Amino acid sequence: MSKPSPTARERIVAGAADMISRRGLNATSIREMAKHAKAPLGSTYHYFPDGKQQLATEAVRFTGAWVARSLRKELAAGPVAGLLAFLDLWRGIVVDTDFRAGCPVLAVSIEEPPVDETPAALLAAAEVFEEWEGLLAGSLREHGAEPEQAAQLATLVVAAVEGTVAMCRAKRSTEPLDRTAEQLRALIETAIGKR
Amino acid sequence: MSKPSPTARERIVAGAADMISRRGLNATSIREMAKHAKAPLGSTYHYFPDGKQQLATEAVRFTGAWVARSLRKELAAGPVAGLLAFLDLWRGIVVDTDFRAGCPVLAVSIEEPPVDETPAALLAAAEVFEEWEGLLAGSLREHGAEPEQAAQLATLVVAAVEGTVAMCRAKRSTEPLDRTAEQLRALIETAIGKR
DNA sequence: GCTAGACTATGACGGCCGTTATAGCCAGTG
DNA sequence: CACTGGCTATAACGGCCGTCATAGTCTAGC
Repeated sequence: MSKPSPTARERIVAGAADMISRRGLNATSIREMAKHAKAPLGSTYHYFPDGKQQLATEAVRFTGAWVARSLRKELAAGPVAGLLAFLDLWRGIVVDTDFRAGCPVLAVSIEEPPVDETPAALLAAAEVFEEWEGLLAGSLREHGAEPEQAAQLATLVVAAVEGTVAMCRAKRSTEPLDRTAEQLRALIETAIGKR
Repeated sequence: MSKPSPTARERIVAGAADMISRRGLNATSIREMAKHAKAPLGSTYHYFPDGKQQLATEAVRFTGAWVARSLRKELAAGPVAGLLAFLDLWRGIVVDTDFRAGCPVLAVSIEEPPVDETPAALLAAAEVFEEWEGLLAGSLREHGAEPEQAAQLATLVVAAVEGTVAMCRAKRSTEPLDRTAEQLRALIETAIGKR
């Protein structure tokens, strides 16, 4: 019992992240999110008074923090270890869900915002990408990469992994992840001057 | 008048591709697709008797063929030229739509399929990715890359570009595309032994 | 025990969804 | 001219949507 059982609020956020990662934001209804978390519909508007946007925003941040935690931990062993952890994390999600789930941050990123304002969830998605890139770029710099090279490579890694996960879902195969992993691993090893 | 004015059917397919690339499949209604193409709702079910799935499938194939055409043409000048054309094509879409549209193939790829079958549109998305990868890989092999290296690199390029486009939308900036472009260009030049 | 405040239960609101059915128009062929 | 077949127009079907309102239940602190 080192971990307290999650509150209803936490269950809703985690469940929302899962459902958004499967169907996208617009296609996920608040009723389904509530049911998925075994919470009453009224509770979602109690915990998230700003409605769907707030819930989506928290789901994005929840996923962002979860991945960043894993990334931070594994990057202690170097950029290649971090990359492999990043890849394995997404590979696990894709395989465990039989190619039905992906990344909720990506899902939120590709929904058209209204003309007049930028939704909070989209801003959160941008921040999450920025955080992941920052972690990778920092580790690359620490291991000898030039700052600009590190920034470019970090962006490439995040983008490639996100895109690869989507391709794996379409093809119902992990082969794209295998190929991307090999290329990125070699690229990082070169960038940090491993020989 | 070298090009005949598009038929209503073509307008619907092209419009559907555009709308799916903005909002995702589930969030795009048939009524809106019809209105966007200035076609009556009844016509969509006349031209596409199998409904939304058929329309989505044709939209994916339409985009796939359009991109493949551009890719084939530019790859004649070598893999780097092909990469730059691929990047510029998506950059144009993202910029021209003020970061509101992306790739409809990616959008279709990240929608959860029903438990019992795989939707036609998802199969089409997998085929389109395969086609783009094949074109790139073929050009890389022709310019001296090892077959396995070519296949891996082609997958990385497609995945990275798709992911980068999504990141650009979230950040409302083309900087991710600039970074990814630089990294991929260098990578391809190395792979084909340019010096 | 009592009360305040956190949470739940329930139902309603207008609105859009995918799909189907049916009747009408209107070109082109004979 | 009639008429056929491609296309349109219109309405309807059941169903789910996001959101809000209201009344009920439960628990913690006095």
